[in-house]
Amino acid sequence: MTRRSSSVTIRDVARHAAVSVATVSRYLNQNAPVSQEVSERIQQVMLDLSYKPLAVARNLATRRTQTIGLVLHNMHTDFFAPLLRGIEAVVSEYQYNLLVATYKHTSRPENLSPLGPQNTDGILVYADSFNEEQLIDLCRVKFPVVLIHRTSPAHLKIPFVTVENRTATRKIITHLIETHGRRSIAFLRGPFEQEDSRLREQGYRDALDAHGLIVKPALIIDGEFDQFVAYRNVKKLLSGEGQRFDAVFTGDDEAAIGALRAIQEAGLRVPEDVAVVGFDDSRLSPFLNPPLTTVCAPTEDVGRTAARLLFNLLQEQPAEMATLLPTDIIIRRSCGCPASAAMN
Amino acid sequence: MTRRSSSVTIRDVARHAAVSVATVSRYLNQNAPVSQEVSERIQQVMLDLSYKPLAVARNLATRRTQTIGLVLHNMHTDFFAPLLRGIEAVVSEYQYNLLVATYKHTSRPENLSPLGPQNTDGILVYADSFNEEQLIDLCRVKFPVVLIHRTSPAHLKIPFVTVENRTATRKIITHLIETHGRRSIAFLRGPFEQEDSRLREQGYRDALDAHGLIVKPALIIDGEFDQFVAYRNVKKLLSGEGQRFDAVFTGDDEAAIGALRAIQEAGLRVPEDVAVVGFDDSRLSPFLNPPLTTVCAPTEDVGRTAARLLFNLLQEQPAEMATLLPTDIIIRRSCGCPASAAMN
DNA sequence: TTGTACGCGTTATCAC
DNA sequence: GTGATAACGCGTACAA
Repeated sequence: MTRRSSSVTIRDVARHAAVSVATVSRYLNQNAPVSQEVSERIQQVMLDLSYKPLAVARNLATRRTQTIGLVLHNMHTDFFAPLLRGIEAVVSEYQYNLLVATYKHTSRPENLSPLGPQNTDGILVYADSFNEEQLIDLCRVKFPVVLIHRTSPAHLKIPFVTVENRTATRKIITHLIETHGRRSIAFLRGPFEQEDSRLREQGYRDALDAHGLIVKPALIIDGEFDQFVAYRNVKKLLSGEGQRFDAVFTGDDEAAIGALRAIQEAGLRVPEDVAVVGFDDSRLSPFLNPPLTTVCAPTEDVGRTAARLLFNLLQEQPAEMATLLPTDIIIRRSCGCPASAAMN
Repeated sequence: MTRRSSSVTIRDVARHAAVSVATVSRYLNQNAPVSQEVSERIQQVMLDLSYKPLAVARNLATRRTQTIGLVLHNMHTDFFAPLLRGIEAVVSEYQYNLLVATYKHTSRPENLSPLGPQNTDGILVYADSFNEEQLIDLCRVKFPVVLIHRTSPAHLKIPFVTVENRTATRKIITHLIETHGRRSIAFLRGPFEQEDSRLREQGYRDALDAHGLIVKPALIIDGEFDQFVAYRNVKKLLSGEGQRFDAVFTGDDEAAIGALRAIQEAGLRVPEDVAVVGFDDSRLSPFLNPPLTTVCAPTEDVGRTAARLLFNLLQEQPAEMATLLPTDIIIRRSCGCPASAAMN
């Protein structure tokens, strides 16, 4: 390995400043006193040589990367934009780096995670990107992890931050029932692997139960948090026999796009014939036609909170185990309420 | 530095497999023949010890990080979502890591970039996140860079990928003039630092000139690619005297949101009284009211292309200097055309 | 096909 | 306050 790097190293700085490498290092890291005189000399030399410490070398020496990771299972939805924005804000505040990767666990072990102890000091794991086994592995080596939009497996005690799904869903369905007198409410289920989906389904069932309405399996169909899947399945439901419904809870706002279209293409009016409500309050929802009544999830705040928690972990400070961010119902037109002042 | 790490290293593997570190390394990197027998022994030991190579150590040894960076000047717009999606797709294809950071150059030098040779093998620089001086520095050390949504300073010869701005703008303005007979077209200028803004302004001027229309400075106002700025300034323009206009090109789709609102709140109809056209074809534009006629910019493709170029650079393969992705006009309602089949 | 020995740029320990 | 130097974990000439 004779190819000496052309870049200027701490040794060069030390030589030119007529001090030892150790002193330069101390000056750099401010972790031990260095005389005023020497400091100035070093600073000057660093400028002259335009010396830049090589991150990877310090990383090896310190065994820290100054980087945190974010694992997403995909980037297809608009959901991750505010999430990322929140995370990035905190990360840059801490002068850290942010590594972003998509990953979906599979049964095959050779499909190994791009993010982990090899290249980060800690990671943020979104929903079901990692399975329990992977989380166990990380816990075993005491690697800092914060879960986003999922709770921790009970025995692992991994801090997590997610939003209030069940109660909010119960409330918005209750609104449909009590305020608008809807009694046949369809539900577009999200991906079963995602906890959000399951909790929203529970909230849906809660509300129906509480009002003595029967949960009809035929009215629970797959929406997959996806515009096109929702479109197809709502269309199918509409063309079926005896599956009358006067409202639909779309699971999330993406699916609402497809549901609205299917309903309107069938010649039905929203909200008069069929009311529609979603979940997330995505950027699009106020612009849908009619504007979508939905549950506002504070996604950017979720990102910020999760990132802060992770930094607490990194600094071995206490970190809240469970963070459940509150969600609000945003009333617009699609539920049947009159056009409100609360546009956008 | 006596604190021996508890983690298992390549040396442990070598010892247990009764071979040298070099052989283990060769097995790992598949860059030199290793006998079948030894291979199997090593593989078994690695499994037993659940050995994971430390990325940072190989990085130091190879002087490569297996990471590319993306520098954004902010994450406030929805624009970066498809961009990121495109980039991420290519990055994961190459089994690389993606570091994302926001950064806005300032005059103060202490505000140093979070991304560069210290932590990446190459970077993607969006628009004006870096100034020319910073680009010069990177070129000097021959650091691989690809520019996104801006051209290279002439003397630097940095590959870039951006979209066709000027001609597309000229076309969409021409559509307003020729098809819809508009003759007083306002323009919401984007941030001056962004090349996209300036080129779109030129396209606007081109179209007016070509039709013998006078460019009225009073009709060129700031939109800043921002919904709220656009709203305020269009409102102001509408309340002014003698600044009649029958159309507005909003610079981008974000600004269109604000412009539409300002116009409609003033009691004017879009497109009958004032036609509105934008640029980007963001996720929102088909959902605006009326659906927005705009220029479709292939943002995800921009991301993919830029990433591929960067990987070409990394592999010292030839890379196209200039990539100008084509843009298409998407006709919807807001220009005055009848509702077309081309919804969404 | 395998092993030896050193280099990568930095931090951290210890002695002074 | 400062210097000398051993780690850090891995890659890779070179020799065998």
